[in-house]
Amino acid sequence: MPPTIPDIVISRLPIYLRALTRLAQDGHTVTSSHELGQRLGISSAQIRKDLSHFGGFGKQGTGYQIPYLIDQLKQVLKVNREWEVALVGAGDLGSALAHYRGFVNRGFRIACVFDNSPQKIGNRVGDFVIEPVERLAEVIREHDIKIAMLAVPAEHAQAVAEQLIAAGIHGILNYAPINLNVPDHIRVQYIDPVVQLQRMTYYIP
Amino acid sequence: MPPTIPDIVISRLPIYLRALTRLAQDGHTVTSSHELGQRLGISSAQIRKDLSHFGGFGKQGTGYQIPYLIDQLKQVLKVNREWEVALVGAGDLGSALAHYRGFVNRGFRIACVFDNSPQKIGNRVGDFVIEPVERLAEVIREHDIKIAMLAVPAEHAQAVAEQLIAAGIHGILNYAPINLNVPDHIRVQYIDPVVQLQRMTYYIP
DNA sequence: TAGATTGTTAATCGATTAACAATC
DNA sequence: TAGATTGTTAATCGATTAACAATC
Repeated sequence: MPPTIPDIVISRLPIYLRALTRLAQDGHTVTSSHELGQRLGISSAQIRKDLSHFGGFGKQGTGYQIPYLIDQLKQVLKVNREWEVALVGAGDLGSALAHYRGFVNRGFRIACVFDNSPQKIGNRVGDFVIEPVERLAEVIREHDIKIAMLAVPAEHAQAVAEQLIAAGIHGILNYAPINLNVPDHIRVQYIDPVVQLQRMTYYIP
Repeated sequence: MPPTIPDIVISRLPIYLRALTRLAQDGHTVTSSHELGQRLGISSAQIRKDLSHFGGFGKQGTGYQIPYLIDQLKQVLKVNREWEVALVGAGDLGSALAHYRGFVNRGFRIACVFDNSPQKIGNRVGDFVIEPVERLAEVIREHDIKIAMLAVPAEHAQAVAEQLIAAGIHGILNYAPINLNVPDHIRVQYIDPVVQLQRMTYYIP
């Protein structure tokens, strides 16, 4: 059995990948743990240690070939493919997500949008026709979708999460400002701008 | 000099506050570190330890009075007041943020919205008239705004961040999928849904 | 009182950093 | 070669957990 890699290491890899992609766009082809660390405010030792969990991607004396390292990180994170994502909730936030052009090229594509409002069902949002939440399980199973984004009001989030899990979802990106209770094998990530703002105010005089 | 409290402790307080507020809404008046921990998937010892940095908020045998603990946490996080927030970027995401009703009651209020597009300047979004980015420094200084949300394309984020900092902003909530380089005294928090999604795919077969 | 739960201490666990041999 | 940088080991640092006296 391969050793388990700390989650905190995994959580930094997308940050590395994002920075490397930007470096590549800016025409760089090589970088070093020192340069990358300086840009990200992370020590070079930490970057080398993190990467070393997955193999030796660099060369002594010269550093890392950026395109190669990008490929390797994408492979580790399993984003060298395109994941179909279900979006639940077609309010302001859901609509913004449906229009967002930043998912493709980074491993994700919204495949379907659900809402429970009769006024919205059947309407278009971006490239999608809004479907009723009742069809959620059917569509998710049909497309073998593994990931959902949850952009519904807090009071419905837990119930919808349970429907998603019953339909076979493995990971939920939860925009509702509420903690979800889910089985151990389900991954949940939270996006709550107020939590992030409150993490700053403590430090602001 | 009072001992510095670890940032990781501070970062959990908004989560506690959010869960306690929900408990209060559901009619609970008392809770325990055990109950709260179970809901959040955090050990009771950690919750007690975290809270103990700021004083003894509970009672042996009975636990914590929820309204009192909420008040104390709000005070610690400085959200027992209302912070005015500047929003830069009135695209899909910026508009969704401008309409979002979840800021008030949690310590924040959007006070102004900026964009650089002549097509948008002067238009309304939610309760706001979109102002030109050129007015940013003036308005921020006038209102003494300390916090900004950045919802502009990645290629403009660094430049706008620099303008915000020059105007006296202390904290930036950055929605652009790019790392910002800022002076040490500026707090930055990041919201990038793709980073969160990539943190899940590693674990999904 | 008896039962429950806090706040805190000490022990454990895990993550970060420093340092350097290997080597490009 | 000389200089630079990796990958890795050991040391340090910090966070979490276990345990329990205090006490409501």
